[in-house]
Amino acid sequence: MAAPARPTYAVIAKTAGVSEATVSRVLNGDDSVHPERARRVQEAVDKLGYKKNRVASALASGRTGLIAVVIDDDLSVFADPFYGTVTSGVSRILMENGLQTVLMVSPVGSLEGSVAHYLRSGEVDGAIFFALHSDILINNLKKQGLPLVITGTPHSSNDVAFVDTDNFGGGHTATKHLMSNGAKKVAIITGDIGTTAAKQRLDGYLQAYRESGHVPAKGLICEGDYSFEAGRAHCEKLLDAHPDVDGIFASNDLMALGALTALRDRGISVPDQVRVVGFDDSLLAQTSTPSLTTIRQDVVALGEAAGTLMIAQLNGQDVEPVILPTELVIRTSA
Amino acid sequence: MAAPARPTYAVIAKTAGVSEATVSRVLNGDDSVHPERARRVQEAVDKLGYKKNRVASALASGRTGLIAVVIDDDLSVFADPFYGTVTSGVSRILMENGLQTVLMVSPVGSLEGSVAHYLRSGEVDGAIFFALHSDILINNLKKQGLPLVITGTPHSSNDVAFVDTDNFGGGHTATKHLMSNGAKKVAIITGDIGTTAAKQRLDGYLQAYRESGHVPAKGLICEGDYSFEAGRAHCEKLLDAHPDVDGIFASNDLMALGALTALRDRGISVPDQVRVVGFDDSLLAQTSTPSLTTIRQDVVALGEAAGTLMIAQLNGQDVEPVILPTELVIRTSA
DNA sequence: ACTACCCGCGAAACCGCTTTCACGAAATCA
DNA sequence: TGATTTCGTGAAAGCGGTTTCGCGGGTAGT
Repeated sequence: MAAPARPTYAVIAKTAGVSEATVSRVLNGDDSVHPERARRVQEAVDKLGYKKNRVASALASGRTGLIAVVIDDDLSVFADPFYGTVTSGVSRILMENGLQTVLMVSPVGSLEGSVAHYLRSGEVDGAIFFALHSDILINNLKKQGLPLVITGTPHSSNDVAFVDTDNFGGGHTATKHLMSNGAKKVAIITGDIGTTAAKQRLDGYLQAYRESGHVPAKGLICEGDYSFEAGRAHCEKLLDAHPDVDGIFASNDLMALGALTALRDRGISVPDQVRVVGFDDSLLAQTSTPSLTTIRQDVVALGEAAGTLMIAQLNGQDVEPVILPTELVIRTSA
Repeated sequence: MAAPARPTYAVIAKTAGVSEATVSRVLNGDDSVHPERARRVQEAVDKLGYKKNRVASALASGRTGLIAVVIDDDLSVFADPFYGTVTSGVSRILMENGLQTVLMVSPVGSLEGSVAHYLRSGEVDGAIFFALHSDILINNLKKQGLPLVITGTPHSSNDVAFVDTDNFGGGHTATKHLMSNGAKKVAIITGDIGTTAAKQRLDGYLQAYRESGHVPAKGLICEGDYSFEAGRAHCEKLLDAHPDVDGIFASNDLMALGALTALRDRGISVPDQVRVVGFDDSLLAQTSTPSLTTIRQDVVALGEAAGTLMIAQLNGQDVEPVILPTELVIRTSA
């Protein structure tokens, strides 16, 4: 009924009066074919509406045209728009280069998990990792020669290509902004400290403190986990222990919102009594009350950078890590 | 250096002392092989750590093990956590069934776009569509026999499998909740009315009105577009035109938040003077001030249902549309 | 004019798995 | 017991491209 049997090289070759080898050459941009014959092939291709069968092509050439995007976590993290956004950035770049994105959301775990097997099985030409919890698989794949890109700074400093936001700079800017607005006692609520991003933001905070000539008082550094609740709970503890806190840098917007909620519940005015800065510039920051001053990271750009780095590797180019700048977005909370 | 040349059927067959055909049978669960020989094959497979080359398998069998998830829009929509979440639900189900998810975020447009070509090119075993703007490609693919699932109700009622949230029921419940709490004059801010979801939610609202024995006054039905700004702007217009509005049903949480903002700016108390209900139960609803009463839709379940429907189709089963229930989540805004 | 190269092109092997086909042996039937 | 099915199995033909290899003719070198 349907599917009028797609043409193959055989028919292209016949209608163009050349061999299949020549068809292949033309379709793969081998310029050693006589222009006239190339034209004939092209005509046949156009006339028959030929589209290469990627599967057959993949088998013969060993290149599948597929890039895996691996999110090393369970589904819940995908509720965070961050991943969706960066994935879309990756996807766009890859598509523009004729590649497809294979999405895998699963705790990667060991070297023997299904994701690991899949990546090793040659079904993808490369892999881009998000939210990587461990470097062990990375090292293993790297050794197998699979092109790899990581978003976020890897823990160990193996020479894997990666892209990341300037977390240190962001943390630094946020803290300095709070201080330059008059805050004397600035607390930080960090993200999951197991992540390099949280660590780097904290380092930026510490650096700003150092530059101010002061030292953060004991207890001003609260270890959170990026959740709304952590933001609220830590903020309350802070207010109890340090009633004179006048600045809070939360490592993401969600925790900043938690802090805002705690502050409002106590009738503390923001930004008059306490200033708050978040991180991400997510939708939450724009819509919260009061609207949130925050550090913007360009998440789409992050994805695009990852995609670009992958393309470069596939082309055999050497690649350097990419660190994207952040931007202070001043709203009303600080 | 690396890549110690993965074993092929040839070596499995030899070490097991059988033919390649038998190896294939065993590995594909053909039970017509003598148990003893099957065991020998299995042993050889285990011993050599054999993993089937899916590409070769795909070429020979015509089944790629890949399912496309197509988001018919530009990248910006992916910032909406909705898509990420539903995609992760799909992905999980597919993975459990040995299938991979190929993500394509692109305006599908015509029958000649690259997405369309890709889907027709036999590189995927099926396709799941999100946010479908037009049915034309669907009908075309359907005719070609490609298994299809749509999330959201399609415009034309061709017999394509789809999954959707009970938008009508949700709209109905939201409106009734507002009324039963004493609201007399309930407005609705709809989503992009070009989407069936927005239409259905509006229908639910109208039905609730009908049941109340009243008719929504002129101007109570505002056509929004799911954005924060639309929520705010329409709310302001409403307040100008109908100062006695005492209930607002926004077709998503983001617009509800916009409405809350407009209300706060005018010093109107929520829920005392005006009650507000949203839709989605996103993060925004939990963290807003006041927290938002809303209609929860289970987005992960939506994705899982889509995945399940796809699996069923691949197994040759007949499938029925799936409509998932919604749930009223009462917080403080209504 | 004769050998040495180079270049464009087709024949054919190959990628690794699936599936048809046919054959011999065992099982069933008359 | 002879004829007919049934069953397990291997040989081999694909699936649709890619790539190596080598051939014949044209160009260049001497």
